[in-house]
Amino acid sequence: MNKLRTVIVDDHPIVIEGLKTLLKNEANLEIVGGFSDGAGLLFYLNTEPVDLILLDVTLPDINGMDLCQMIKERFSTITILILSNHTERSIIMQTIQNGASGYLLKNSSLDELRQCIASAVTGNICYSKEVVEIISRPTKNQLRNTPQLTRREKQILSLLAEGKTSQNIAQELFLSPLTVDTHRRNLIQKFEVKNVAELIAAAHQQQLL
Amino acid sequence: MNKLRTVIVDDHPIVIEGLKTLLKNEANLEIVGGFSDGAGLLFYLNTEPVDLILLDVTLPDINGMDLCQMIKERFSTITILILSNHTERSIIMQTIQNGASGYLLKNSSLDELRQCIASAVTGNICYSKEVVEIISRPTKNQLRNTPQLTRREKQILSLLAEGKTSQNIAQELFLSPLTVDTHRRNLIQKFEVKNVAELIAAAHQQQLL
DNA sequence: TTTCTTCTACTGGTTTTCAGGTATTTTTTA
DNA sequence: TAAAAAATACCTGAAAACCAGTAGAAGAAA
Repeated sequence: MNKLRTVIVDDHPIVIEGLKTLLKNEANLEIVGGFSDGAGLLFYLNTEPVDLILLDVTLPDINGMDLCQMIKERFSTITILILSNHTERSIIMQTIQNGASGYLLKNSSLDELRQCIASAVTGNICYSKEVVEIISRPTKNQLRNTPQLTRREKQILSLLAEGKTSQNIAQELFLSPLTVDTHRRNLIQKFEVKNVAELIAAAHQQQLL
Repeated sequence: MNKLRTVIVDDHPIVIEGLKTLLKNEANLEIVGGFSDGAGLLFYLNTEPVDLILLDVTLPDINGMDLCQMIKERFSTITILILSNHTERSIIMQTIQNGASGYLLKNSSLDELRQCIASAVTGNICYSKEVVEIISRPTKNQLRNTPQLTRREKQILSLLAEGKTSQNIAQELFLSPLTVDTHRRNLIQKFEVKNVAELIAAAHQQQLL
């Protein structure tokens, strides 16, 4: 197997240099480029073949998550590993959903990086230890009292999320609109929110929708 | 290292038996139990030590995702692998967020199962090939025209998600309430939804919140 | 410089929600 | 089986959202 043609994208040139040095002696990969913004990378990809991209989330011109998606759309064979300092779960999840094959924090060991690269190029998704912890750790949202909903309430909640009015829902469920209204108000109370808009947002955060 | 004390939870007894047979000859694990519902499992866990759970999502008495979370809360050292037929990304993600160390489809090969078990017990998160594809594949949501929002619209969208009224928002942004109203209506039009409730749901699905 | 987009603001009317209750019936569950 | 929880239904009035338009000003892009 040929060496993996690898490019590094990071807004800090120092990080690029550091990674280059660290990975210089790897037998199975070759650093063919380093870029400090998304535009430079995209321009390069149009002419040169690349196997692996080590990508930072924070870039001056484009969001790394969006960039990830763009690359995957146009060059679906390229493996992307995110190398970032962001420890928010939502960001990690989003990069994965956008096609990244893994996520490492910048303080990961070279060993972890090696392992993740190896795993990623064979089609797996790989996280560094710390990232696994972040993913598995229950969110504050989940820790804080998730209201206990009754069956009817859940039902009405999801219908509300579909943009239905109390009257719509009442018709659908063969209820009085006034009843639906009561349920709606109970939901708003239980979630301690001000209106249905916030209710939907809260429900979504607690993965009830 | 001792053998991994493993239990299987699935609402189909046949699946339990099948897995038992398949894993019977594994050197590094021992099937110590099989349950067809959550209650049985929880009862067992209270008295017997367990290292690994192969867990189905569909159970008669409790949702596998919730069960996963419960187990992790009480017995944080137990490794949970989800073995399911559900191919929806949201379900996969949610099990992972609830502490599962991996997700396999039931038609995965024994080899994949072995690999995932090995990987999971060392603290990684592991998906079977097909699952990796599901996760990486862009959702229809993302494929279908995600409306292009202006800066103001994004701003107002997120304030709406906080349950704020047009007047609140107007005050906060030093605008006329009527202006905010216009933006709100444009948002509703752009997303092709009926009201703010559905707007928030749609925005959430497209990860704009 | 002209065109396009975005942001701003308005009118006027209709529908729906929200907040404060109360109260009966059905279903669970202890 | 009794008590608790859930589901049902109603009232009133104020507040907010929603609908369907129009239109000027600022900024960016062509």
